[in-house]
Amino acid sequence: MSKHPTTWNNQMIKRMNKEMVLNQVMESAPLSRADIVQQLGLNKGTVSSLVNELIEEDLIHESGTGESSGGRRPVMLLFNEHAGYAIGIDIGVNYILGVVTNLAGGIVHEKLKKTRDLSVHQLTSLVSATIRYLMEQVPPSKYGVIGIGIGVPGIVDTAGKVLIAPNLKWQDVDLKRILEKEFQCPIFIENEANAGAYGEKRFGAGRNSHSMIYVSIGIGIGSGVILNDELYRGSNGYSGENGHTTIIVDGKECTCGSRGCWEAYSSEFALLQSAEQHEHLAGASLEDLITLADAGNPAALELFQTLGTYIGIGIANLIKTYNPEQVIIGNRIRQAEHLIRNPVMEAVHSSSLPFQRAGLQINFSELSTYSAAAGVSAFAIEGFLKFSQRPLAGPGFPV
Amino acid sequence: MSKHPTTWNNQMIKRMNKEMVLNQVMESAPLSRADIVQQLGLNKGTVSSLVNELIEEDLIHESGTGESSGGRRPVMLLFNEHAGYAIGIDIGVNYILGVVTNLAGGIVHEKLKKTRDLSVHQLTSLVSATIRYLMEQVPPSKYGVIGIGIGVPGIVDTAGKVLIAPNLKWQDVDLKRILEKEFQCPIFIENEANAGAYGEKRFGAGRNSHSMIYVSIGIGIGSGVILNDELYRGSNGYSGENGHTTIIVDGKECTCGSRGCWEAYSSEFALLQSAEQHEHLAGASLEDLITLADAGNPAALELFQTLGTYIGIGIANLIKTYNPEQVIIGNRIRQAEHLIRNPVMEAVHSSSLPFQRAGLQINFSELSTYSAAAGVSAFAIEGFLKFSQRPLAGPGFPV
DNA sequence: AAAACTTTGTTTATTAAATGGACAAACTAA
DNA sequence: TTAGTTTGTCCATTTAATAAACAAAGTTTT
Repeated sequence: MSKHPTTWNNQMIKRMNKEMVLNQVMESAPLSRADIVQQLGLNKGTVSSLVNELIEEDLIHESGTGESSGGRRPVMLLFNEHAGYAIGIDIGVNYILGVVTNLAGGIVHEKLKKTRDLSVHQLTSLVSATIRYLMEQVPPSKYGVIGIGIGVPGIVDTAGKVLIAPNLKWQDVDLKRILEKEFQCPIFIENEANAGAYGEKRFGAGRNSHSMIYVSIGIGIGSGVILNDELYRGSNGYSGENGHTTIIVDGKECTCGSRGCWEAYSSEFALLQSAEQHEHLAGASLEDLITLADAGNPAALELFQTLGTYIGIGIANLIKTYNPEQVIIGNRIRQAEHLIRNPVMEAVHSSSLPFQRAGLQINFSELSTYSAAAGVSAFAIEGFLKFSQRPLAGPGFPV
Repeated sequence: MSKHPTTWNNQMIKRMNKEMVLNQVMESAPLSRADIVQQLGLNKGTVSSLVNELIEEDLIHESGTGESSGGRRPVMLLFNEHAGYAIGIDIGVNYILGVVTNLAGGIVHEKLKKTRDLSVHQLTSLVSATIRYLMEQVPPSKYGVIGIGIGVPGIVDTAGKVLIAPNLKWQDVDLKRILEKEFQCPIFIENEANAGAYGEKRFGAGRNSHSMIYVSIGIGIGSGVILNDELYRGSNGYSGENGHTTIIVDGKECTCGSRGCWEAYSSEFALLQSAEQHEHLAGASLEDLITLADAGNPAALELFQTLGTYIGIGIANLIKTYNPEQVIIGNRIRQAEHLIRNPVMEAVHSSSLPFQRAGLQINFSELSTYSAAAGVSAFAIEGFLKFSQRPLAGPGFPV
């Protein structure tokens, strides 16, 4: 554990430039060495040598020649997304979703298991079992499983410890340590909303945004924040406690003990609570209510209208706070997109000024149920590909 | 205007390392070359040569020997804060405050001028005149005036254009271009809350925080956000529109046209509006109300109690959103610190959970009326000292 | 007081990496 | 067929960090 800040030397330069070349290939493939020279402004010789090293490491490969633009035909380069695989696990309140992805985030295997009221021990055992199962499904490759990411519906500290996960009834569970004992590869633990945000940013609706808020609306509300292309976690990892900001002083009681929280009006829980007020809607699930509303039930339609309005008010607050390029609505509520889209948009419009929403996009999640699993997988991939964090010439790792 | 991203080479390394050495001297002076080696982890020879270059550039200087720790006595280094000077201008709603600061942010001259209902032309002329006056007061130095920063109570885009400043009745004023015509040094235009945030971060109560929210409460509310030691401006520079987040759906009407905004309950304007309800308080200014409350007037005391509570509720919302290390309350309301401190704290406590405010500090501005002026001055200084942005060996500029 | 050790700082040879230019290869256009 | 163009590699040059030797100026031990 060095206490020095990072200083700069030739090795650092090379790592950085190599990383930039690799990113360029991942983003713009197929492209030639000459294209990279033009796009990055690096010297021809430098690009040539870095590309050849990356080819040696099997991270990119040549794939025939491209079209001539009046001279020698270029050799096109592709990212080798099969050089290794990552495992992503999304621990939900009543399910575990596991995926195997290639280095481009493409899902090559998945495993869904419903759960119900499990103890910490039972649930972590099930997570382990899921990982073991998925490991067997991973195709043979140069680097094998390069990392495992876990998404948890709770607060996670920087050491990978789950401080509190109310809906799982977890407290102080050192998930990272538990899994590192069993599996010999890097483990990444993240909050579910942060994971979803990162998944959408890398592979989903947020691909083109530099700043984006992912609002995860399920039983509760959490949010993941991407600023300057990076996940912002807050000083203690507690950013995204947005669901508990006050939108009505002295308003409705919230599960957190406070009053008037956004979540108390805009979550699935809030919806079901309102449904209880109508005798013929009492006991209905989110899915039931969607079916009813689709069939034209006026009370159900009204519930979604109200829900959408409150969601929109909260989103307007987020916009005025972060001024993001994009807001993405995800998690379970996504199923009701067609019912809430309009009220959300209307509420955002009526509670913000034109300049405050200039250039803003509001979208629903593209990866649907895979946002979080794909997101944690992306963390593992990034940890592997980020040269600056990878051991220099460690066993099985490219230099 | 290069379209390439920044790649890395030896020149870049040197700039970065030199900048780190300079920062170390600024933060920890007096210190020796050996101390820098220890703190940064750079090689002795590297530090020696970089330090000597910085001495040649007059940015640091030697100052005798320090205490021996069992061997040769070290040569102590100091930052030469008199190598150049910056000018900072805070354009308020009814004043212009100008300061001359040295490179360490120390104020060496100031000029305050009250204004009243001026046209764009009159006000910009007055700003120019203030700058010309301050330029004459700048002591002789190697680099002279290295930049001018201007703080404006409105929205500023990245090109230095004031898009809208409601209280000045400004719209689309290209302040940067206007001033660049007259003054031949770098000009920095910033929003007033952003400037205040940066001022407190560099020289005031926020010196030790990596993430901090500066809440500027005057006639309205604006906020400046520091994340990872840097100012976060949002995708269009509109972050900090926080004053207009909804805290009571369908609540009191706000000047922005919307309803229930935080600002409608927590600003100086809100306070004066409430005072109008009491016949013997009507027409009182903020200063009058403070005097009355200090004299024990129960109605005035109650007004501040209510104001503080609403301020605290809004701050709790900020905390749950950004999870900062610190919140600093600044601008005119600072005068009422002794009256609102307790209600603010109580409201923050009662509307947040212990873990959400873990490690959080809430303070009032330390630089009082100078926050914004010192902040914009700091922008100018940083622009000068940041080697990566300075022209390589430009006229009068160190390499 | 002399010798041995320590800390500070400079100088020099070495090494790593980007750069610029020469060159070869492969193609187009005239 | 010839001249020009684009792509990619190779090599000499340059820059900057590093390691190690060295010098300077102190302290501690004998």
